[in-house]
Amino acid sequence: MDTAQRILDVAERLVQTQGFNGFSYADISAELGITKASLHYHFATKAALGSALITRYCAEFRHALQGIDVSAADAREKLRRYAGLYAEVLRQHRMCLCGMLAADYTTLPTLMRSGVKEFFDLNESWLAQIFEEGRKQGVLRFRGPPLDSARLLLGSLEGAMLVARSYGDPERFTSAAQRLLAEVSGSRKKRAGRTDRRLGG
Amino acid sequence: MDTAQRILDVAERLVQTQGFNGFSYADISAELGITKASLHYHFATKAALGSALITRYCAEFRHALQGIDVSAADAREKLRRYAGLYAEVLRQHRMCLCGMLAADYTTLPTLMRSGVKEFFDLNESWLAQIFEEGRKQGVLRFRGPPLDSARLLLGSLEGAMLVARSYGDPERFTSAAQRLLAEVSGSRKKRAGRTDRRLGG
DNA sequence: GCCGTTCCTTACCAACTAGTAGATTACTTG
DNA sequence: CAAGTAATCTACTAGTTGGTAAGGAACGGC
Repeated sequence: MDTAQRILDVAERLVQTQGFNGFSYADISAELGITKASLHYHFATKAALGSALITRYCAEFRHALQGIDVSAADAREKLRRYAGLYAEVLRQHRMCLCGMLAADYTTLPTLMRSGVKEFFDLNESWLAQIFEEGRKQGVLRFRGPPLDSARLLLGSLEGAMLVARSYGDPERFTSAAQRLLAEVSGSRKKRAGRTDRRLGG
Repeated sequence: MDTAQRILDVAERLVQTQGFNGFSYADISAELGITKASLHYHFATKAALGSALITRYCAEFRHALQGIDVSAADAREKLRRYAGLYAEVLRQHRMCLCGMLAADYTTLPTLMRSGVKEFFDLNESWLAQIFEEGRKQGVLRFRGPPLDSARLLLGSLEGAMLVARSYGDPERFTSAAQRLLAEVSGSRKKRAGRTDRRLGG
């Protein structure tokens, strides 16, 4: 049931693995065993499907961030959990939906373009808030405005994902993410066995 | 003259701006004013064209890295110049060729896949060498193996590019790159007016 | 029993995709 | 000048792309 959601599920995976120009309605049609025309009933155009994909992804992410907000102990833990969200996506051999769409950006319809930026804005402002909170509480130490750190972290995680996925090696991501979190949050303590530490997701 | 090179020039820009699945032989044909059949004379398949693109890009990058090696004063300056290479690409509203292909990775023919990894390997090993050199000379301070820092920097620069390009805002990249270089190279001095500092490219 | 809605179907379409066959031009070299 | 070769052309192919038109089940409510 709920064909629309199943279409979105398949389309989401296809975008995250092959990019917006790397799949067709025929691919979804074949996988779900329904006709292309039926897809067009639920999502009139590929642009509409793409926009719906972004909207849903943003909502899910917003929800996940709220979950972290209420359950994580402090700012440092929140950042760790945030990186964990990315690690989880990568574990499914996927790229972040909007990171992928950022690559396809110039070929996207306008509505999708603003959707991608909305996702980044959402992430940046949430991260900036965490950085500010962490600085106030004295658990994070970093230079410059919180928004700068937020942007650095967002971009770096997206990039680490992108490269790690090419090697099919999630450890490449987690290793970079841990180091990044340490650098960007000003932790100066040395610790042994850093490859064993989990990001928690 | 030299049609093959002109084809590569146009194709390179198209891949860097629209991705490997975001352009067709017809696009190149229209732009150069030659027929599609003529393109196939020079590059029999799109896969062959893509592979040639990567080979040339790797060679150019290798050359640029050698240029940095012989002309930059110390390891810190080399890293700054390295980030400058990326800034220059972004200034042309392009994504790194192989960063873009990393997004399209699962849809690429095998030869292109290994080409992309070769590019990353090339960058990682060069960077690792610089980190090692900088640590020996006492100009860089960082935790863990040089290769880890190399991978972190490479991934982070690719990601910063990816996001900055969506906003059409190169300053987003340079700002992140500067901060990243400071973090990853262990510079602890505070400095005013950091947004004015150039990356030099 | 009929009406409207929801969902899906068959059967199309024009435009575009990468790629091919074969003729033609133009340049070079013996 | 003849022969080869390099580079281009016209004309075409089979398959795919996103998208449409028209209709038919299945469902509920009245």
